[in-house]
Amino acid sequence: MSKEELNKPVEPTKSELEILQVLWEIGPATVRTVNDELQKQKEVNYATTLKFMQLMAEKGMLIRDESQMKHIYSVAEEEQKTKSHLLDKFVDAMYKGSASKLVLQLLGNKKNSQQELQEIKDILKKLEE
Amino acid sequence: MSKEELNKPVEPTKSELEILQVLWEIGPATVRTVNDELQKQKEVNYATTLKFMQLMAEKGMLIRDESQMKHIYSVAEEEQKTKSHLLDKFVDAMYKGSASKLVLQLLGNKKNSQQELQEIKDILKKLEE
DNA sequence: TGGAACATAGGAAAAAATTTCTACCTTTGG
DNA sequence: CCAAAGGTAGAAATTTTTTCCTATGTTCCA
Repeated sequence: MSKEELNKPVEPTKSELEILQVLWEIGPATVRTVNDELQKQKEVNYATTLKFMQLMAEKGMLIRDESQMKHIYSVAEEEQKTKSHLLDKFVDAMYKGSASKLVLQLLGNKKNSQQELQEIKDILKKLEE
Repeated sequence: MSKEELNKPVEPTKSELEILQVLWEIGPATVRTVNDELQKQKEVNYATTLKFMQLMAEKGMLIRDESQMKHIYSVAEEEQKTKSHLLDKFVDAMYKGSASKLVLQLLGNKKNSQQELQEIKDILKKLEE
């Protein structure tokens, strides 16, 4: 792998992550579309969303297609790669890298429905095979 | 429960979380002690750590015993309560609240050792009983 | 064809988080 | 007793993140 490809992993801020979430969900989109999605959750100013997406593109977090007047933005790094990295960081910061401690916490968390627990068990079961 | 007890959950910043981690690990401590611990991980200025701990005490995140000249700080909220809340937030932000999606990611993460995986499975198995 | 609607861009500023300087107080060892 | 070491406090500076105003360009259709 060349040096150029050793790019640093994406480290989104809270607001940037919200935008990534939208793009992960709906795929490449315009600022308008992303803003409309965000609007569903909270009040956001169009110019604010635009600025964020511009900055994210500058940072290399998003890729911008400017061939049309309505620029189309897409995420630069695979969703799974980014999430995996963020999860790692979280596990390190919170559980000293112990994934099992995290799962334990998850299971002890009353907020998680019975259904969630069942799904987790199913996953594990599948893994056995 | 009275209104006064309905305190908002702790929302530490990155730096604040590092300090909480130390206090969770070693228990109530002075700024000096916490700073020494942090020092092991990265370079930190004593005044910076002091300032953080003062701010955290103001916010009600830490409790300060000023009866001695060397103030003793301790965390105001149970470790598990704080962690549980932060984990919830993380699952919401990253996996739309789906804990099983998180576990799936965890299992697919090559960084996690075989031992970790085994421990996770053991936890789940115990849950069956 | 002209204006309403909608787009980007740049700049600025507000807000939040981080860092450090300096003043001054207390303890302790010689 | 005094100086050195080590403590707190407050103010301020810096950096990062977030927000949004305004200028200007483009499209569309009445």
